[in-house]
Parts: sequence; structure tokens; C-alpha cells
Amino acid sequence: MTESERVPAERKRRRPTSSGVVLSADLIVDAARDLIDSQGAQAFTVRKLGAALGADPSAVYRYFRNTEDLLLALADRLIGESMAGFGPSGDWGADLRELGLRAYRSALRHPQIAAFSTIRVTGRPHEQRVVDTGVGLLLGAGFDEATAVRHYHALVDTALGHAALDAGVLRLAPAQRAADEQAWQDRYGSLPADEYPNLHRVREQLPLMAASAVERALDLLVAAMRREAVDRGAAESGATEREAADRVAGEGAERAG
Amino acid sequence: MTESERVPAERKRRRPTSSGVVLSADLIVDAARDLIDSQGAQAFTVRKLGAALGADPSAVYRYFRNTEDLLLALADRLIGESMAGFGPSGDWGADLRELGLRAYRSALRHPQIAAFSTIRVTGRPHEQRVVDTGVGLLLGAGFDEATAVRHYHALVDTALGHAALDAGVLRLAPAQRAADEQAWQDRYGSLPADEYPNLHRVREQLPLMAASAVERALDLLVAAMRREAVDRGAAESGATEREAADRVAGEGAERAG
DNA sequence: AGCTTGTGTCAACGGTGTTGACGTAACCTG
DNA sequence: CAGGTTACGTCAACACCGTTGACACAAGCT
Repeated sequence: MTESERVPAERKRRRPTSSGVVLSADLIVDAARDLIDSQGAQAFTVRKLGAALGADPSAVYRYFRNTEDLLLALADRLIGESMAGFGPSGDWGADLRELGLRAYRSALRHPQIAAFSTIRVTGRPHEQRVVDTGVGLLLGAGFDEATAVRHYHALVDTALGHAALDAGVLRLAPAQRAADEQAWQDRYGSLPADEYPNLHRVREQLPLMAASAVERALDLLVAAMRREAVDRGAAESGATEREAADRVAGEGAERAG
Repeated sequence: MTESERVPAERKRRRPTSSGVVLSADLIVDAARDLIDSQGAQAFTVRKLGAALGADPSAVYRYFRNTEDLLLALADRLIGESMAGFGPSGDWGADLRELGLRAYRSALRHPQIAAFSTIRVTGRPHEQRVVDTGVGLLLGAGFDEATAVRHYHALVDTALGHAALDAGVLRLAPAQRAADEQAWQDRYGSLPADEYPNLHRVREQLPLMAASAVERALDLLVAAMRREAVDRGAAESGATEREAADRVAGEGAERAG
């Protein structure tokens, strides 16, 4: 885990800090996550991290090249956590939806990280595991390699994109969020029917926009993929489909351990 | 435009700076955009902005409360620019796709701005115009009010979400981007077939993931909406039941507060 | 002409990430 | 059990950052 330390070799000389803590890459990642969770996103600082660890801030640089490197390691850990306990149900469409939702939720749980690091391909083990699973679901559904990759990409990026979007709302201070919402209602609440006829017509439905659209977007994506799979299945014979699905299911069970 | 100045009143005493430039909110927004466009996102700094303007950095605070206020004003301008020249073609699906793509492109054109400003509802005229147009397209396609709002929301948020995602890549310096891509290929290029069977199988298609998935996602969304519209048209009487079910299902996904 | 005051400038504060030098303690060798 | 290497924690410093309060001055009004 957390492979990209500054010095990739295993550590032997584990000297405790002045406060007695024995540092490690994992411990630092833990502290970073706790800091972000408890203090809020903008409270994350190398100096505060050092204080939370009971160590000099610069000690972090013995383990990570820079803060971004550290945040990437944190992002990968979150990916792993979000997928804990996930196992294919047999319905590839529902599984893909679940996969996207899990990515969304975990990204959203840590707004700062979501807005900053879901944008990067971490390329780390947890991420690779998820990609393998997701692509496997689509291959099992009968899509060819290129289409499976493209559809997986569209689905996951959509989930993460919504997360990045919604994370921004969470990053706002509560007071400002309330003010924003009020301003929104003020502006959209009373619309001139002649100038904005469509907005006027749907004015009673506009509060629907306050909720995240991620589930709806995922539903639509999966629906489109399902339809496409059915069309493909009608054209060819669906014999291969069941075999591949079995392969995916077996792999998911193995991952849990 | 640019409404949220520190002092909303119109300015009268326009004293030139030491370098002879006469400041204004618009001029500052212009300079900020030029700076971001030319120097890159992370080059944006109040101090550098001051230098680019030929003024003391603190002069900016006579026009905007803080940097975020300034960037919001900039975001507002971009919304207007992105929709310039848009006109419905008659194919509502294609128009919706175009609407989403325009939102995506304009957000992406200024990565730094996209990363944080797509999260805010500006509630200003430009935005209202876009919402009215998009909802109108869906109403014209035969969707009821609630569905039109929800589908518009899903489409636009997906486009903006992808923009926020892809903007992160653009925010990286070119050298780092290349290094990232190389690292990505190294990690995903040679994966053990036994551990990652699906990734191994699609390994030749993985470069497809380097490109943005926004068009593919929009295509899938529009395809799903088209299919739904056809179904609704075919069985007009059964619409009410499905609608009620939708409303119940949609209530679970509120943004966390 | 004189007064008010808006506005540009200056200096400063308290932060930030990051680095290079340094000492010391932990491990390896003998 | 002694000595040497050196990894790693610490310290001080650098170059930035956003933001603010005091100040000077010129624009505009009376």
C-alpha cells in the first residue's frame, strides 16, 4: 500500500519523534484523513499535520515527496475503503450503478480530497482493483473490449464528476451555503413568465435541483448500456454472456478475503 | 455583470495607479482571466494580478471582498460567453447534447475557475437563460415538468462534473502531465493476468481512458432520454404510475448537509 | 479655495510549502 | 559489546501567499 514514498525501500531505523510517536507512511495518511475529517478541508496543512502527529512538519517529507503525493496516497486508501464489502450481485447493471455510487460517496465524504485528487489517476492498487472489477462487469455483459473500457470510463468519471461538483457545496461554510440557497430561491422563485416561459412552467419542480443528480445520471447511463446490451444480444447469440458473468462473480468472492 | 463588488455603488473618483492605469472591476476580471489563460492556473495570485495590472496588489480589495469573490465574477462572465450564438436546431436530443458540451467546454477553458466555480449556482441572468432553454427542450420533447427538470439537472451536472474532473488534468503543468501519463502506462501496461484478468484482457484499449468521457456520457444520457420519450409517447396513459414511482425513488439522494 | 472622501500605496502580520544542514540514535559489523 | 554508518527527526530559513490597517493624496463637491 501507499507505495510512492520518497524512499521506496522498507524502513529499518525507526526513531521515535520527540513526543514518542513512531512515524510511518500509513500513520501519516491516517493523521491526514483525521485532520480533514475533523477540522474541515481547508484546515489541512503540513504544519498542522505535523502538530497532529507530534512531529516536526518536515518529517512528512521523509515519506512523501510533497503534499500532493500524500493526498494521492490518501485518495487511494479511500478508494479501497469505499469498495469494502462490494460483491457482484449477478445483475451487472445494478452492480455498475453501485460501483459508481460507492465512488461518488467516498469522494464526497472527503470534499477536499474529492475536489483535488479524484481528478488524478492514482494508479495505485486499490484503483486497479476497482477498474478491473468494473471492466469485468461490462465484459461479462457481452460488450467488446473497447466498448467495455469506454463505458466504464464514462460511468466512473460521471460519478466522480458529480462528486467533485457536490463536494464543492460541502466545502462551503454552512452559513454561506444557506445564503447561497436563499439567494437561489429568491432569484428563481419569482420568474417573469414572458421572459422565461419554461422556467415559469416548471417553477414548482425547481427544488428538485437542490438534490444531487448523481443517482439519476447513473440510472440513465445504466439504462442506456442495458438497452445497448440487449440490442447486441439480439443480434448475436447470448451464450458467452453467462460464462463471463460467472467468472466475474467468482473473482468478487476472492477479493473479499 | 460583476455585481458583487465590495462597494456596489458606481465609482466616481477614478485615480490612476502609479503606472497610469485606471482600474475598474471589469479590467481586473480581464486581467485575472488573461493571467490564468497565459500563465496557467496556479500562477494566479493576487500579487501577480497586481503586477499584471501595474498596481499594488491590495488595490484589488477595493473592488472585490476577496479572491473568491473575484473568481465568481469571472465565472459569471464565462457562462455568458459560452452560450453565445446557440440556437435550437429542431432536434432536441442534439440540442441538449450541444448545451451540455458548451457548458463543459467553457468550464474547461479555464480550469482553475471550473474547479471551484461550477459548484456555485450563480443565479444570474445568463444562467437562468440556459436553464430555461434546456428545460424548454425537454418539455418540447414531451416530458412532464418534474421529469424535465430532473433530466436537465442530470445532464448539466454531468457535463459540469466532467469539466471539473478534466480541468484537474489541465491544471497540471505539461511536464507533470506527461510524467503522469507515463506513470499511468507503466502501472497499467503490464499487469499480472492472474490478479487482474479483466484489465489484462482490455490492456490494449486502456489508452481510451486518457481522453475525456464527457461526449460518451452525454451520448448515453441523451440516448436514454430519447428512448424514454419514445416509450412515453407509445404508452401515454401509463405515465402517471411511473412518475409516482420516480418521485418516491428520487427522494433518497439529497445532498448531505 | 477648501473640505471630504474615495482610492492607490505601503508595510506588516500570520500564515503557507519546501529545503538544506545538522545531530543523534538505531542498526550492522566486528 | 564497541564503533561506524546513516536514516531520520529537528531546526532554521527561504520565498512565497492572502489580507488588513494606516496613510497620503488627488478627485470632486460646495
